Amino acid sequence: MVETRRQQQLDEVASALFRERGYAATSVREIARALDLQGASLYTHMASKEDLLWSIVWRVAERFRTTVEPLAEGPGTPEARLRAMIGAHVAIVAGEREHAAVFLHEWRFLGPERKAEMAARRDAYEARFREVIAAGMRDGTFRNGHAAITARALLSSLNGIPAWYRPDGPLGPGELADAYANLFLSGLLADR
Amino acid sequence: MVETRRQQQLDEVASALFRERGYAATSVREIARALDLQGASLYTHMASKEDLLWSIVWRVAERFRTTVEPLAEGPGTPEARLRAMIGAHVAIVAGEREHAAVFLHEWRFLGPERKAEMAARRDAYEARFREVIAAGMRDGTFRNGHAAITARALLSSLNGIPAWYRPDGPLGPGELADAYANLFLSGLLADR
DNA sequence: CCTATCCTAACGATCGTTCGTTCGGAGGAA
DNA sequence: TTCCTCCGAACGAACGATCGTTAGGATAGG
Repeated sequence: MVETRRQQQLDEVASALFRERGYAATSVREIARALDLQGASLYTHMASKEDLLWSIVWRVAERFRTTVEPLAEGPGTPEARLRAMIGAHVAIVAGEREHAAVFLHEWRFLGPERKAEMAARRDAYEARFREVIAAGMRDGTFRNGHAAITARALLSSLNGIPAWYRPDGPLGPGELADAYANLFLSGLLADR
Repeated sequence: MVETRRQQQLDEVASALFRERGYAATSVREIARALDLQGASLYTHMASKEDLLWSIVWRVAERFRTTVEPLAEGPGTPEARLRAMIGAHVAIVAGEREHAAVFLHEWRFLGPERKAEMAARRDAYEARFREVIAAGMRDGTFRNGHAAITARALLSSLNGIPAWYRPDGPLGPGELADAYANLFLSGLLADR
């Protein structure tokens, strides 16, 4: 299943529109007009509007799964692994803001089966973070606390990045990841 | 402008539907059916679908503005003020999950003027957090860092709460707020 | 009787999608 | 080279469904 040039353009344009107007509020004809096409012509390149959303969501989901999840079971201390996971996660949400934002907010408009699949994946992804955090609490590296809440707090935080990050701003993705890792690991309070 | 019983029911039912399906994907007739009414009958109680969204969004926005923002300029150290703001913010997002979720995610479907108004409000709200954080960095309480990013990280974190928090779970809003405050202030790492 | 509430019917617009067709270029046969 | 065929890409028109909303009439409680 090769991806033609037109299909790439379609994914790109659709991502931009889905992100800024939302999937449900974006019509097929709007997407077509952004490509200087008629609405009906899109169906040469896609099977349905939902399939178009799916192709975007799926690709980002795969990226998270293949680049972030393995780090949870890699070598190193829980602290090092968590830092690595934060770095990889930030690289995606900051590096592909558009697609990531669609993945994060529009997957709930998928049909029931696909939606359930993504929900399960999200739970599994969250569990990876929770496990590393729990491991750190167990071995004394991390302060004891609620690993589940901490994981959700961290991920919510990171997933907010596409909403405001600008690649031409003062911070690159690497520095951004460090800022988040330091914040969550060391906290805001200065040493006494 | 008194609010009749029916209008309260309407707000309630619409909030639930807007939250779970999204504003754009929820039809007037669906809202009506949840109230055992015909679609057209809703227009006895509301002026338009957007006005219905607006009434929900506006109420929550006012709640944030009147209960959280004043704490930024209250007495006490930056640390104490930030803790108070987190507590008040969590009280809303955990105590009124449904309305808060609509406020947080659906305001972008408002018309241009109202949308711009809410965007400005959100920026002002965020600025309150940023100011308190910056004050703490200035007086040495907080580690030096990016106050803007920290504020956004904190707020993204707190605003994720409606997505998973269950009022019948093990944690009350107060304990939840403490967990978040401790996490952001002290960090995950145990003292050495 | 009045007023609030809800109804049925219908409006024009727009939705996602299908249809039959046209156009232009690629590729093989002569 | 010339002809013929085929195919992907795009078109305009139209489908049935649904959208938000309006109009006008029925019903019922004070």
